[in-house]
Amino acid sequence: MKIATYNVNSVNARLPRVLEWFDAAAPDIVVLQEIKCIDEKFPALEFEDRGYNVVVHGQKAYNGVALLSKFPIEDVVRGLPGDETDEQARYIEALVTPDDTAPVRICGLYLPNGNPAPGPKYDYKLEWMARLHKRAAHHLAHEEAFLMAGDFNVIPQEEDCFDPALWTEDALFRQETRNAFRRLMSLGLTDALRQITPESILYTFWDYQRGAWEKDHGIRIDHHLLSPQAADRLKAAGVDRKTRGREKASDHVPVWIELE
DNA sequence: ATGGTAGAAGGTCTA
Repeated sequence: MKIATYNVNSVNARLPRVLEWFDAAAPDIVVLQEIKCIDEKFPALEFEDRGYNVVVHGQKAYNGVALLSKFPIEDVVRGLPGDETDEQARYIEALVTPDDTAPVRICGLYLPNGNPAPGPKYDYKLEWMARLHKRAAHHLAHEEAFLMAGDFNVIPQEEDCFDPALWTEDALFRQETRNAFRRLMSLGLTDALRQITPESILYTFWDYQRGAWEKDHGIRIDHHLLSPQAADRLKAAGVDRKTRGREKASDHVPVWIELE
């Protein structure tokens, strides 16, 4: 079973690129971020035609997430629990039951960027991470296979960016951010890509500006964090780097895992 | 110090 996360940076602007990747990669389950549209404008038919069930948590102009699955979807949660006043569409969760293996709970997320830091946007990021921590602890207590996948907007370690010195004050890398991420991992989650390729430098995002792609000035901020029950089933993980070089590419590339 | 790019929007804001 292949599960992927892909920040598409507008699903409608990116639709040909996204469908091309779906057809080539043939994922079973995908979480999308930054769809940048309301539910009604999500191109669900194009995915349903390819055999996917579609659930969307959209928003006008900004953010927006979706979950696509070849297998049945139940228990859908839209929005990260814990703050009824949070109106940003950054989280979608559901239980997916494959034909021939045990169910997996999929949490698709678009964690706030948080810049400029410090400031109110950074406070929101840390508050969101605290809520995500609670959600992870909640699911871990049930000892089920689950995973959190998405654009975390967190560079976990120095080797996950081309020049750590340039990022020390950035909301994606500053110490308080990395500490919160490390606390989340310490609950017992496994960074799937790091587990499979411990020595590799694998970026998932390259800025549109300053020729970042051409210079390979990337960062690794899109992750799959697995519960112990999911980590036991981890067979492979990778980054579809080549998609970044296409015309009209997203600034992120797909990151995928395979579970047995 | 600035601006460089991209998308949704048709204001600037977000990244």
